[in-house]
Amino acid sequence: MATLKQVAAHAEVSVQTVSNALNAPHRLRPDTLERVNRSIELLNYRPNRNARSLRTSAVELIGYCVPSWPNQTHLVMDQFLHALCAAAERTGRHILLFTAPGGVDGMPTYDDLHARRLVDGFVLSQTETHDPRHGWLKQQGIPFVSFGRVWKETTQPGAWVDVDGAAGSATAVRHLYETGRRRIAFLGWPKSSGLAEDRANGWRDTCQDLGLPTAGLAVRCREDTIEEGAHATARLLDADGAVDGIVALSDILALGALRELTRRGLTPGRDVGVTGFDDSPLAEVVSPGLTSLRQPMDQIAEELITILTGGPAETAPAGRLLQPELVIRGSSAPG
Amino acid sequence: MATLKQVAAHAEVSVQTVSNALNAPHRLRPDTLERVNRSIELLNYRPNRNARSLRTSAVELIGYCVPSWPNQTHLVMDQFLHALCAAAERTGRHILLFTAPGGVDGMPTYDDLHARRLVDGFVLSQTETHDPRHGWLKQQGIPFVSFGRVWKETTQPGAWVDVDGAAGSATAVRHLYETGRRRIAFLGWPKSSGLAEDRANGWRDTCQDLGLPTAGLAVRCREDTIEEGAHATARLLDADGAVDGIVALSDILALGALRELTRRGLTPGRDVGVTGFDDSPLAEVVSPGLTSLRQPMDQIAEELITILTGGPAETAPAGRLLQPELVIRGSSAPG
DNA sequence: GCGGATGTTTTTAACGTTCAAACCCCGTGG
DNA sequence: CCACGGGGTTTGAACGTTAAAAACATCCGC
Repeated sequence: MATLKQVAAHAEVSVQTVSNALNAPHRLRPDTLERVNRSIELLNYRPNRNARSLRTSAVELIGYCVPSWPNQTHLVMDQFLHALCAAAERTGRHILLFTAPGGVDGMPTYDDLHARRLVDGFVLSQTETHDPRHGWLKQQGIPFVSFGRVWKETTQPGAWVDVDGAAGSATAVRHLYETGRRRIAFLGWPKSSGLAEDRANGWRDTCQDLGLPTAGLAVRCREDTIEEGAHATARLLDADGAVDGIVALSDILALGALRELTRRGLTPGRDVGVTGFDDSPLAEVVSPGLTSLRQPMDQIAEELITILTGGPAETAPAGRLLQPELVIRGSSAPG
Repeated sequence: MATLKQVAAHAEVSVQTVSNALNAPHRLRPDTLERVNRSIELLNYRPNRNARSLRTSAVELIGYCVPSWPNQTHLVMDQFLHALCAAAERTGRHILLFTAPGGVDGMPTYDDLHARRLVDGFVLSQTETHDPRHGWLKQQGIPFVSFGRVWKETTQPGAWVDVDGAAGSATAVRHLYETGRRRIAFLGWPKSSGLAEDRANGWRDTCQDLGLPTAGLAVRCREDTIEEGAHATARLLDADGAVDGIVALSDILALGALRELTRRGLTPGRDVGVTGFDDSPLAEVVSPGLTSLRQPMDQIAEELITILTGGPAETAPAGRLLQPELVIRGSSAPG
């Protein structure tokens, strides 16, 4: 494994000159640069990242805590991780995975990784209602950025990127409206979840703007399962006044809606328009295809990395709210 | 940020003694050790991993290439990553994520990560039929271990861990047999996939052992979608001779089967027993619950890490075949 | 009372890189 | 003719750690 020293000897220059050839090529005379580059190529030299990190005290690694999965089905995690990795790599960085207990119990793990210089900073996700991590990291002066707002807090420590759930629901409602739906229901979760509230608000406000009814059209499911989605849909269908559109807060709930409709001999897309959230792999794989609000993963990842790695001069706004994109499939085909 | 030198000064010993206190405490006199440990604690010292890695030329990081997701829906990736992380951490290591082009085009990326000392070795997954990575890495002398065999090769370079698909199907068939099913079909993929063949063989052999028919009971789906699974099930149900059990090669196909059964007024679990593969989050979330073959993720991860990090003395067998576990749910409830 | 064995601690020298300062050379202007 | 400036290059030191060897202390048996 070639080192700077060997390259320097081969090119008959000093070690520092080779270092400059890589980090500040403009400092070299063109012919020297050329000669050094040839030696680098010839010896197949690759800088040792550990030595570099030791000297510069920057490891170019970003920590990400893998959510413990029984917690919540995170069907789009692979998309997110892929996008995050790709974005990090575009800046010469990489993602380091780790596990940690939830809440404040996990903080020593974060602290340790930073103190031992395994990572420069963190990307947080799976943000919870009173997530203690943001404040703690901020207080320790450890760099981080959050995917997701800490809901119900007026001000949240540190920078964040999030997807506009209210706007997402609004788009879904408008899409259903444009395809002729006039009684559009909302399948949600309990009010305790900030994310659920955000999406519910978008639905309610847009319905009201369009002059559509909302009374009795919001159903809260206890769990994020197909079963619950189906039950909730059944309740909607059994109630007075037909429902011809359903905005579900998750693809799983939407799947439940599709199942219940089909079971009753109704055709999703023709008789009732259904939309989901997140555009998980399921949306594509289910029949007749589930219209869903796709999170702009690449853009999210890009923003996260930019904010996290942008120098301190980067006095960016505290947060960045991105718009989901409605991917239209059979479940909302014009009736 | 405290360094060894500062701790040494505080404890009034040499730097090396502090290092020994951490790496070889048995070498210290108990009272010295006690004193040094107090200083470490007091100054909240954490060893700098970069300096250590530079000296020992071992980074304690394991590379894992995030599969590019459009490729294949990998519904259990989060489970796998979590298990892998946890297993790595038990040995003081961590997982570094990266992206790379598929096949041989990705090899420079692997090489680079290793040459720059970002990782000590790799865990490969998403193994493909003629996966070039194994041979390439072996030839370069880069440590790795594979989750998944390179199918249809008599000998595969390097060590691997895999789940016994044939045994999985066999378990599923026997379970369906024990709950009274006598015409058990198989929902698979084309023969080109080694994984598919493995699972198909287990089904066929076990049916024959039990004296059950197999002729006309194996259906190949072109894609891994719910739609395809439903179509295939429809074909089975339309053919001569009733089908009362279905072993599907994936949870997605199994979901298709459930849908088609329900559509025809049949009750999964009562009229027809259905099993899937992988125990993805869907299996739990669908109604009436999908019986599925769970990959022993924790054990897989543990074996992968053990093989990869076990010293060279570890002349372990080239491969390790683990048994999947049948998780029984409503879709195969005794009829 | 001395050679040797054993146990504990310190010294020295790296690991491969980058930063800061010094140095050299050459052209320019006074 | 010399001081000055600046591009290009080298020198020296440092980042924080560990391996190996050296030094020191203690104890034992003869």
